[in-house]
Amino acid sequence: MKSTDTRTEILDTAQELIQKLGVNAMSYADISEAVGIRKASIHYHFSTKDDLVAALLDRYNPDFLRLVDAIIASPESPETKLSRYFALFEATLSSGEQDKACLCGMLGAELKTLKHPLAERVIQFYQDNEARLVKILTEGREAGVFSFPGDIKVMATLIFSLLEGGILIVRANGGLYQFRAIVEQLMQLVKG
Amino acid sequence: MKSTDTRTEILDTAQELIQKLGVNAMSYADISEAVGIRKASIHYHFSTKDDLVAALLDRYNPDFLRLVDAIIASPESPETKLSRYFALFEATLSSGEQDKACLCGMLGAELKTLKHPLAERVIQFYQDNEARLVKILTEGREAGVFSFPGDIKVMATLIFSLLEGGILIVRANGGLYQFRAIVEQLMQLVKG
DNA sequence: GTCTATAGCGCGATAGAC
DNA sequence: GTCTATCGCGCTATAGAC
Repeated sequence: MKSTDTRTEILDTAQELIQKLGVNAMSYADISEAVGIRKASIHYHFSTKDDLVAALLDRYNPDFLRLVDAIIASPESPETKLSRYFALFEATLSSGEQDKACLCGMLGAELKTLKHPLAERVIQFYQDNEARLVKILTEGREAGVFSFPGDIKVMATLIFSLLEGGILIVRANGGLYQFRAIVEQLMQLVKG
Repeated sequence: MKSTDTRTEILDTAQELIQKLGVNAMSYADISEAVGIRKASIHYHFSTKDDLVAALLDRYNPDFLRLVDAIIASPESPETKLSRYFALFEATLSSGEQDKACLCGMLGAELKTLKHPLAERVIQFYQDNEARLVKILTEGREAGVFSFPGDIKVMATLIFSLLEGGILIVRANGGLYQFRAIVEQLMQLVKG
């Protein structure tokens, strides 16, 4: 068994730091210390910081969306699917030792400081998620298990904004416990 | 008529920059350029960056909460009060030329990079807002115009998280237009 | 109260030995 | 592929003239 390669360790560390502190507060020095490698060595794997963040998004976003697609493709009920979608965000928040936001949620807050190729990846992630939420909500409404007023697309945006945004906000107070409570409440609202 | 003093111009500029870019991306050089003053002169008014941000919060938070309290004390219906509360966030987003997040929403995302006296101000702002939302929600439920399942306190947290978090997220796509849509949807959900 | 000048540090990034 | 060494820049902050 080969141990995790350095490139992956750098990505993992960088991701955790961004989810905790944001891109602008994350530095090569931080990664260097955590991985046990010198700053210069990081540049061998990712020549610029933007390259590193791009690689991070090109790993994170497809991984996340693959999980979502697996949920959608499953034979579960719409309610269970939505619940499992919510659980992906809970898992993000509670993974590791400290509260971590979604990578793209954090980058969204800092969006105006990102160069275009990076910002576009974040924007695309939002759109991809909302499109998948529309699928789940449509299925649930047609099956009669979801009952909420208004447009499905708007509801998808509302749900996604609450999950992405809420995960950032609850870190200031109740953390995972509080997040679970609002997610449960959200489910009640969707069911009507 | 005395023109706005320098101290206030610095505060205004710094606030706008933080709402747009975040604390960690905002610099004395940015303020210097926008105000038309040299970096060193800013230090005369605010000796450290933390002092500046603290002064910002000590102005912003009471100002915002005063607006909220005026809404609560008004003779309007609970629905109108809640709608006017939502409008405070819409106003933040749409003020100025570019989308601006709530000052404390942005600082919440970057919370783990803030020193304690600053972080505590942000946390307190969240608690103060949620307490006021509880008042409005309680009044509306007792009057029979709000009808939502679950705990009022959790609902207050849900609403506040959606407003603070949503304002950060919608900037990546539909901006003010999208924010208005989800806020309107939220109102429908509260009314049941 | 604002200026010039500069200190001191941390950052991302590069060169070149091993 | 990782190292040492260093560059150049932007940052916060300070000293002292005006």
